[in-house]
Amino acid sequence: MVQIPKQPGRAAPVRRPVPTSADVARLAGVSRATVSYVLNNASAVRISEPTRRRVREAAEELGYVPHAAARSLRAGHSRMVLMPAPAVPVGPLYHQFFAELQSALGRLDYTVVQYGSVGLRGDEAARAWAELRPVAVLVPGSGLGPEGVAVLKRSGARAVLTLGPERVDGAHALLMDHDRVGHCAGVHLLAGGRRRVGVVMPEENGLEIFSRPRLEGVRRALRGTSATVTELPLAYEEEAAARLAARWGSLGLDAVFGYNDEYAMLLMRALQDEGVAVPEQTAVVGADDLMLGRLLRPRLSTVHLDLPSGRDLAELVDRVVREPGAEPETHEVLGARVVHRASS
Amino acid sequence: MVQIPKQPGRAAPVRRPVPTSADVARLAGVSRATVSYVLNNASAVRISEPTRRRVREAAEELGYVPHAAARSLRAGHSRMVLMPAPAVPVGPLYHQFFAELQSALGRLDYTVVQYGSVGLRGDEAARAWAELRPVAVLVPGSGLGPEGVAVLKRSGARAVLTLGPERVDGAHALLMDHDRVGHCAGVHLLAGGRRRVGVVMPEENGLEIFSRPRLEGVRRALRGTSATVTELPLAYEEEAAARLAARWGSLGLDAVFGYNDEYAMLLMRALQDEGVAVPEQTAVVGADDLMLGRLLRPRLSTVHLDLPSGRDLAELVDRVVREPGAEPETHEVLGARVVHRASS
DNA sequence: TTGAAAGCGCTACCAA
DNA sequence: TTGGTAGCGCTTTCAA
Repeated sequence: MVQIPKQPGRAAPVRRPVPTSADVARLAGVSRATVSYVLNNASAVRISEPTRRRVREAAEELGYVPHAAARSLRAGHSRMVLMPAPAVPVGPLYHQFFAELQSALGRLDYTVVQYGSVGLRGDEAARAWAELRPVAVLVPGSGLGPEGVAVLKRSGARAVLTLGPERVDGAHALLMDHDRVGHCAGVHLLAGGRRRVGVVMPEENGLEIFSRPRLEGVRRALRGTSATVTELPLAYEEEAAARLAARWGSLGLDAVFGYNDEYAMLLMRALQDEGVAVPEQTAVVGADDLMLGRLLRPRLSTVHLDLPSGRDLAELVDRVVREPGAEPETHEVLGARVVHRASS
Repeated sequence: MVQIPKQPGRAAPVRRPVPTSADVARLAGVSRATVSYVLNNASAVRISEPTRRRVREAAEELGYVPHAAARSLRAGHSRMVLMPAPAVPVGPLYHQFFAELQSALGRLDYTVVQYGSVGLRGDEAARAWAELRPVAVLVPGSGLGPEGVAVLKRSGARAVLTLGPERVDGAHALLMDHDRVGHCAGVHLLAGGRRRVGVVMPEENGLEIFSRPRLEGVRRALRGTSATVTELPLAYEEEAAARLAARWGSLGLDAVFGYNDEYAMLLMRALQDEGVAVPEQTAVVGADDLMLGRLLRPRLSTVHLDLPSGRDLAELVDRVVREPGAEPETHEVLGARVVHRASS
């Protein structure tokens, strides 16, 4: 890590007070009300053009910027959509989704704020979010309980949506059931004649939210057949993959679902280095359909995920905000389909 | 994309007003002042234990959550550190850095908020940020001008730091000069006897901020030698890479710096598919030192980046907040070193 | 040990 | 067309 040297600061400088609308009014020689009218383009009142100009110039000169907190305190509500930043490092897929969502909400005149609630957990976090009095809260992952939902609603949030593996009482749910992902992979491997399927379980923290349901999906796909499922704990490191590959023969597996493309590639490479033929001896399937899966040889088969469109989700948020108290809806929003390439 | 069906909502429900500290006071049979004392553990006044309990119970029963905006309006300042979300999709490197920074700031009792300012640009964005009256603003990338810095400071921000390729007047700068990255790669290739160096320039939007300085770094490394630099525009798609590889012979290059590991891998794969031997005919070097660079064969040589530690940066922010007006400091915080593997 | 009240910056109502 | 002013929820003197 690069060091940032610590050094004592200089003497304190002049701190000019932050200009308020009263300052603008004073400078323009009008009342604060007039300032408010002009700067908000109030349509209910008519202000003469010269006055408008004077106010605008005064504001400009002082570098006046309205105080959002005061405004929303007065208004009794805000247009803030709060989105706790996901604790788990997310991939490019989620990134694109989020960017889209944000710009769509922006067009609907909401302000999207990502709140980093490290350390806090569960309903403690919900309290922290509630203090900001957001009009809507969009919670990715799990971790929000019914208690948390209640806290948020009581503090004025008109829409509480979860975006994750399970429903939460009282909140609208965008259900992303990763069971489907594993199920896809399982069905695919089964159809390919595989019978002894390994499933990679990342050892990295926080990934169980996704890995457990994916595992369950594979189980579900193989249920009622003679095929078996073996859990394969794996850290995201070359050495760990090499160790796993070294005992591959003793595991007797003919297929593996790699949790996602990255773990799948890591393992596939280790298997190849160990002399295991892919896909002949062992089929490998990833998930997420990343570009890099196409760069290895054999090309990695994968489960392609469809996230909801940010636009649709933004509209849903807007609808719920305008119609709060409507029965919470549940939408299945995770599409999954196999992209068959050469590794399976 | 998965469709979210549009449907009309139900009738509006009862909307209970959000409980305030006055409600708590009423229920507990005390004054609002007492409520404030109790809930903030004010040390200056002594409140009897029975009263404390009554207040706590009342707050609990009502589900009272304090109103952050009102509080900071009254206090005249906040503990909010605002960080505009980077417009460009960022990698796992930045993610880890950000998580660390956030948790370090959290420990110093700051609230980190990521603000998505899509659409807005430059000083328009700065105004939007200023409305939130953050105590500190941490701006990644470029896009903030001296005007923007002034707006933020005038509206009470005690620390404005930029985190990017260039200094901005009035702001503290964590300089991440990507020139170094290219320079590293250039020196390395030169030392390996390469003389005709291609540099991948991603065609994706927003990446010029990084790609131009990296290119310049390569140029700088080769200056004064007989070696030449060739720009290679490339979209992040297999077909584009294949097209580039197809005309590789006519380019007459014996080395390529791939902008980062992902582009480098994309191109390396295309070159191999085209029958170009790596590293014999063409050396390939990436940057970022991603895990996946170790999975291809030959293993990808890369430039490893050192971002500043989140802890150090958090301390810097805290120091500047407490000592505003100190002369803006500039720190070089991007470390870069070559990791020599098999592709060069 | 507790309460009354001022005031942070802003907007919207009502009066002039 | 403009100004006066109440009040959003909170903390913090000052007085009781």
